[in-house]
Amino acid sequence: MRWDEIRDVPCSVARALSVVGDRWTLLVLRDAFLRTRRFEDFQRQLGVTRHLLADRLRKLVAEGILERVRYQDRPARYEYRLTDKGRDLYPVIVALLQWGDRWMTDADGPPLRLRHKTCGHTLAAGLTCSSCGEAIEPRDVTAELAAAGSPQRP
Amino acid sequence: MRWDEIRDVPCSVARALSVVGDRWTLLVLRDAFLRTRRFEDFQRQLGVTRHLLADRLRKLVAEGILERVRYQDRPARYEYRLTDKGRDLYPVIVALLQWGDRWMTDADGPPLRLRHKTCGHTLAAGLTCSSCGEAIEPRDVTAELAAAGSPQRP
DNA sequence: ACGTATTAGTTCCGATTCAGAACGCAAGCC
DNA sequence: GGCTTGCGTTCTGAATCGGAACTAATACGT
Repeated sequence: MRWDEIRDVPCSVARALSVVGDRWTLLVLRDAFLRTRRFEDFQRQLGVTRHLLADRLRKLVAEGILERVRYQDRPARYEYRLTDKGRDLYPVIVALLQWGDRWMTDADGPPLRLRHKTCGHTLAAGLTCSSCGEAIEPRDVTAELAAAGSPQRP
Repeated sequence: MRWDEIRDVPCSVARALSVVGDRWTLLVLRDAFLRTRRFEDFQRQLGVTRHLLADRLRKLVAEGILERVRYQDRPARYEYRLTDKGRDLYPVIVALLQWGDRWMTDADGPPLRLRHKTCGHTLAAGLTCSSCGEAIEPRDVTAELAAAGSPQRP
């Protein structure tokens, strides 16, 4: 199966990954959440080749995750801002951040802390069920088909 | 920057992606969370080439995310099971699933629902602050360096 | 007028990775 | 013996990537 076919797999995870499952794309979004907006800044901070960065930004704009906004004329210059669809990826980034903090840090510990302004604490995000408020464990979850039809997976 | 250097970037997101930021790896893990354990089953369900699947499973085992367990002798056969480190990736998969459900579904709606056994409701996971219990929004979070040293990012 | 800087890309080429299909091997079953 | 199951490996052409140089529009300094 080629990667451009993955989008048509009836699975929300696969479809999400068809857009953000690229090596660099999630790093671009990480920087976007840290308020990076401009081509040069993305390029410097990420160390990605300009070629690939241009391509990924184009695709993210085409998907409606970033929008290209003109911020000056003469010469025309554009910056890239998260859309609502893009901002909704925050839980993905935070989940990766916390997993990396826990399992991939070297002796120095996590290099950056997120602080929750609302309560002032260092952020430790948990996955909770919005119905009952309890923490979610894999073993407490069952998967079921929402509708009849061709075999489908999550 | 080559991808094998990304691991040394002082950023938990980058380090996490150095392990799971591959096109197929997160799909392998999705199936692992759905109790898939064997090579043939992964291959059939994912549609990935056997070559690549063997490579990804090897890497996930090397990273301690899956473990290779002998389940029969003569001939020796092994299956792949999530370790604690692997199970800890559940929030990443769930975050991708929910984003895909919301933004990438076609007319049929999400193909699969997760049910929270504990409360019986269809699972809608939220990102909550484990200190104050409130839902976390990007704008309520600030990033700060945990320690002095070379320039670091989340 | 001329050279330098800024910002946002594009072009080119050799190296790496990937998809698809075939092949290997160990054992069980008929 | 020949077919099947399970788990990989090997091979080849195609696609993608990394690194560096190049283009373009405009401002700015002298």
